Amino acid sequence: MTDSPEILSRLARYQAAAKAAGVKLTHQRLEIFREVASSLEHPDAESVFRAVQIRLPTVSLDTVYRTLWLLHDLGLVATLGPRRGSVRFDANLEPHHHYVCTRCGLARDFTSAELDVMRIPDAVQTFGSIVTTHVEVRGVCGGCAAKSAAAGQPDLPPSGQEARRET
Amino acid sequence: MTDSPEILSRLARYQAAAKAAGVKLTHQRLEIFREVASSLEHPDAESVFRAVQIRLPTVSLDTVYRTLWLLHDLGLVATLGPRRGSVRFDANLEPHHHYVCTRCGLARDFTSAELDVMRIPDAVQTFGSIVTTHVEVRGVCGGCAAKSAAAGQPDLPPSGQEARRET
DNA sequence: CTGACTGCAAACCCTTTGCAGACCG
DNA sequence: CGGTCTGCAAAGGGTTTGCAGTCAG
Repeated sequence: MTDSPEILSRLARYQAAAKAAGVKLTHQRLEIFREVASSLEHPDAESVFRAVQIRLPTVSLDTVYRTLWLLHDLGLVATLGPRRGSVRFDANLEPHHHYVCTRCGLARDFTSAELDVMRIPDAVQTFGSIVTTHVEVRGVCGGCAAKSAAAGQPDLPPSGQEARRET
Repeated sequence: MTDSPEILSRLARYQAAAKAAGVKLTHQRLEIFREVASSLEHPDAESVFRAVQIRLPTVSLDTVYRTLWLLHDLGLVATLGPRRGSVRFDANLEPHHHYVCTRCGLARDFTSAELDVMRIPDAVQTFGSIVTTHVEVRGVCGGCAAKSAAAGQPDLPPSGQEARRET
């Protein structure tokens, strides 16, 4: 997962923007940029941290947070999820949609010309301005399904008061 | 924001399901049920807590959390957002879509027959099973727009390293 | 060289859990 | 009355911040 035209162009964009904004290109930032630019998943800070740690063992989680928000402030990545708690960062700024696993949180992009042009009811504009629109598909990913099959019972609505925690 | 046919029917459903599951209908639970059933927003635990506190000043935030997850475990509410951190609960189980304000987090439902039947690319199934599909529209709500107008500069990509935190 | 940046550690949420007393059924 | 449920308080996990030393430019 090192290079590809798209990833390289993202990386170049990050560096150019950082330079333009007058922020320093430290080793830590360069590695974090690379990691974010090359990730297909939408990693949270912890994931980026673990990945960067391999090449830069002394990097700290704080720096990863600071750098991710730096990219966000520069408009180079978008965020998924709610405003607080475990935010995930999305390096893909093109129109696209998301598949999310409700078990493990895996998130993948997909595109669809048909969905890109969907019409939003006029009534929505009474809520406020519309900036972005995307489809979110939820389900259980292949990996989790395999684990369920391996383990005991597989799925669905509980009735007692156990087994929660999987949004 | 007290009664309406739909809200009353939800409330009745919650009570019936709770009774069927053999859980006790305490004052706290009844108030929390009512609050969740009647909210148009998709409240997080804190919001439900504040609302319930008005009628039941001694209620604790823990109980709100426990009761919300109880409703979730009974299949009576869905959750929005990622699996950890500030989860929001959605009392509307019908197919619908969401408008979310990126400033304040306001979330509103909307429906659209057209969007309900959108076709998801086959490729998505390679990620895993598909359980739900909905559209998420993001923007800035009327209230926040008004505040911005009242204050100084209104919107968009920052360039320094300030002004973050608004996913 | 010098200001910006990093790592460390402590501070801060929000959420969950353990426990003893209170209440529903 | 008995088991469930609540409120309290403390623990837990993720994120942010203050500070002094370090490094890019």
